[in-house]
Amino acid sequence: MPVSRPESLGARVIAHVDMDCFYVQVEQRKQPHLSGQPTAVVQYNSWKGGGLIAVSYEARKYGVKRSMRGDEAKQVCPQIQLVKVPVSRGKADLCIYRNAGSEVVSILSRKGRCERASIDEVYLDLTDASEAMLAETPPESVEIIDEEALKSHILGLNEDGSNLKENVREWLRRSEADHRDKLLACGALIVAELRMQVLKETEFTCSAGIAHNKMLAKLASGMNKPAQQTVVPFVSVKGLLEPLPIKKMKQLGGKLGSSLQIDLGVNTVGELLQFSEEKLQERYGINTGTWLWNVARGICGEEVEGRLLPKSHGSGKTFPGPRALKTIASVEHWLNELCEELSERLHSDLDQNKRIARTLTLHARAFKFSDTDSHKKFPSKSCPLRYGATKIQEDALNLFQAGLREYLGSHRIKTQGSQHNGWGITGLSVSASKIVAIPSGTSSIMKYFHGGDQTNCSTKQVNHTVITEAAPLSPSGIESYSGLHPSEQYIEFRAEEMRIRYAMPSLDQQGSKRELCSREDTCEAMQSADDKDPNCSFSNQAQDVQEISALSSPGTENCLELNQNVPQIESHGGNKYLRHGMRPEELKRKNVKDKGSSSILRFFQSCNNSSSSPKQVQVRTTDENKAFSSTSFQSTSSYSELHEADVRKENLFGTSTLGQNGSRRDTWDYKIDEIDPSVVNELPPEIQEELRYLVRPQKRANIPKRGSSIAHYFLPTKNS
DNA sequence: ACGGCTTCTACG
DNA sequence: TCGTAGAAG
Repeated sequence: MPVSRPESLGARVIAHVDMDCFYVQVEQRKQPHLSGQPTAVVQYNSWKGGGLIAVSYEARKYGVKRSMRGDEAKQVCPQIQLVKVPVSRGKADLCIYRNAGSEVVSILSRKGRCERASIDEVYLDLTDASEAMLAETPPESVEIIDEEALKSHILGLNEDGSNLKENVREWLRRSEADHRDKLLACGALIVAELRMQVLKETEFTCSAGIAHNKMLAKLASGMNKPAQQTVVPFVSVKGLLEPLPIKKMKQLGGKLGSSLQIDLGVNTVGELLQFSEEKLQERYGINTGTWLWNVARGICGEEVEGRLLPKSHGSGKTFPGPRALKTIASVEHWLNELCEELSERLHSDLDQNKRIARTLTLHARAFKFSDTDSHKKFPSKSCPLRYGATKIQEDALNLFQAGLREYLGSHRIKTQGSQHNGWGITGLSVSASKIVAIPSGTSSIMKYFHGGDQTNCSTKQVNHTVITEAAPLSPSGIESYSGLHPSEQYIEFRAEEMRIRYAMPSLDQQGSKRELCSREDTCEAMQSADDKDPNCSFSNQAQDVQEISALSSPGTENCLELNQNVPQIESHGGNKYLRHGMRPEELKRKNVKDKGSSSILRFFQSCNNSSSSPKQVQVRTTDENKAFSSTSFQSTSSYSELHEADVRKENLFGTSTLGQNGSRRDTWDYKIDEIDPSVVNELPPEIQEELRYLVRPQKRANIPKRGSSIAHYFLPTKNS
């Protein structure tokens, strides 16, 4: 549930940018003849024309609504153009929309901290940019105000509906305005410019709200659509909220909002004002209560997070009613499809953003009749994520079976022959979370601290590289996906080779091939898999998953204890991990569990890759920006250049034979002994774990805790 | 027995 | 920590 955050001291300028019927625009750009036509994007055309997920404004005039069926839409608007969502592996594939969203983010993130709130929504903190504009070129000093800015809606202005543009111009340039209004005026100009830029570079229109906090900005962005912007001056807040139906507020559109209506008789935000904070806390708990009290007053201290990339990736599908999956074989089939998609996206993320996900989670929905507790939820299960489609598939199936046993519970279901006995899977999804950035070449960063080339330091450039989103540069974005399979096979291949070459006991091949459970297509098979076979006795503990699926042999567990007392500090974006509670003790525990078998290979492979695709634009999140700016670290090198330098000059393995693209495969002979242990300590825990099999056990000095400077993370590193 | 699919946040 | 629920688009 929502939770309140303290408001910051000075007035902020926050914008919320919302793409107009985004999926439709994406399709219209792809097929220009659709532009200006009543259009809707529909998914699963098979049944009743499929379900609408986006509707153009032309079509809305005819009463076409989202949540209509394609057939219904045709009835109310016979000329409507219905465009199908791409399907791959038998399910909707949203990647073209995700990629289009990235294009937009890469533009919007140019003027300030930027948070990607959804596939088509972004929050911006324009406080600094607005303050700067006010100091340098305040609107009152500017003769010609941009046309797009003049089309702004200023809440509280023009209430008689007359003299619009002149009033707006006057409001924006008002010299007697208070500081807050002037800031918002600057924000409006900046947003207008950004929106024009988005239109110019992507052909997409968007709407925006400009206000002093996220809640109000979000509210405003939806007030004048499409392709318009709305400003919420401080003095208009009360008047805006008072008559506003409670359900219009973000977070109050569901049960909480209903409870306010039903239990408290509150129908508008204004009516919420009567309730004391204590009263609300009493009813809804301390956090939600305070949050509600603040909502009523338009107070929201939530920060713009500064995150351009998603925190997780998921792939799922529902199998409604009669289509429910009734056999393990069919579940396995669909899990394989879902995992393939997930794996592709993970590899894409790794390639483009140098991030790895560490947790795999399986969700399922199931029904079960002929039972008292048939409404029981199918439990979700998670385990450490191992890269590679087949590994993910394998792990996902194991998670599913663990969940299924728990779901079916103690009660023994009688099985008749090969007939299933009354259960069905109505939804499956797999997701990858706990995504962390791979350190971008610790030692090359070191170089910058130790007399890096100062001529390279240019703020302009930093903004450009650091904030630039990894936009899929081709509009379709598909190519980058399709290119992934070879790379994946390559990695798998290398993984096998490593096992052989170093004969690592923990990476025994047999383990991966072991059949975990019967894959028979019957419920019996699932039953028998239940308690008998120790290999299949899954609990919800991650370790158990590991024991079965992570290729470990008994002796290897001890190795993991080696770094028990070693605080794990991440060099890259370290402040983020600390802030989010990844304290050393916890990391230590995690390390014991997180031992993927191939992430290290992937990591090094990705180092190589970074120099191989010059078109790639890298992303750096604001967390990382903070880290760098806190030590006034500046560089003209792009992220990938840093990488490249690292690989070329200071190759972790000392072979340094990395040539141009083609010769790369031949340079994979690591000289294990030359791995600098202190560098190892700065890798993500998961990768560290794998390195420990290769590197001699090494005592390591404690790295200072969170020092004032990020330099602390780098300085202890030996610059071999 | 469904709108389908994703992502995020808060809570215990 | 993990697993669940709610919310949104």
